Amino acid sequence: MQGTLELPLTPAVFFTLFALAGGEKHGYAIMQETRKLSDESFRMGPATLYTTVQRLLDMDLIAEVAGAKDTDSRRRNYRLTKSGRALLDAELDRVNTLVRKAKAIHWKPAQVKP
Amino acid sequence: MQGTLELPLTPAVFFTLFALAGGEKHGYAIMQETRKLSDESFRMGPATLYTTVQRLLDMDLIAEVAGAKDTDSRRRNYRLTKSGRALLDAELDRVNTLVRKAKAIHWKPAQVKP
DNA sequence: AGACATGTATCAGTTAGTGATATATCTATA
DNA sequence: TATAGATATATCACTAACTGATACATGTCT
Repeated sequence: MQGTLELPLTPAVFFTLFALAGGEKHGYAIMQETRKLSDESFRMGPATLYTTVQRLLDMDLIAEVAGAKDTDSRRRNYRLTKSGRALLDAELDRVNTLVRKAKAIHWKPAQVKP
Repeated sequence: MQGTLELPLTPAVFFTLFALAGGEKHGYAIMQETRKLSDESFRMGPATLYTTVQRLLDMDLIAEVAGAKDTDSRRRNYRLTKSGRALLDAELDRVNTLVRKAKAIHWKPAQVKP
């Protein structure tokens, strides 16, 4: 293990953890799930994905699933660790709080001119 | 004007727009409001703040308030533009959707081991 | 006047993400 | 069984954005 992550999480880290929250996946499936979760708006290329995965492994936020009896020998499957799950929860909490604060703002349309 | 921003917004951009949603502010006040809005967890230094402000000005997402009759002559006051407001709304929508999706996930605690 | 907070500005350095490309393996089908 | 195309992982050189540090001017308080 090395280093820790602070909130807010970067999009690549957030979506990687988020994708794995639904169950263990291999790298390529994380990419696809991320696209789907973001309604096609956030697309991770291989470079971002695999460097992010490596970083999350180093920090014990995700772990490789050992006995992954898969048809495709290339696949390396990953899952959230307990601390990865906790970090994702914290981030979701954080943004949820922000959304609630935003809804509470008394917008001042008069001030917004052009 | 030059360039546009895509979602997700970076934290610095998001909080700057968010801080101004509550009413026009000068740079230093944006810093303070950002700390408050993030419950002290996100702190922008001057370098991040002023480069972000300059970038948002260039993109017409915020604008300087001209006749800002202020006691402190150093202060430059900023407000959201219409497109800045629209961008903030879009980002809030985006994260709100993610939070809702997260709540809908069927967590699988058995899979989360160490 | 002096001390300290407020406010703006900029530099050099770091980190994370990106586009492009490479390469291997699997699947379908002709 | 060849071969086309999708799947899957990996890495390089480059860029954008953020950061810590520092500088310096202006304001307020006593």
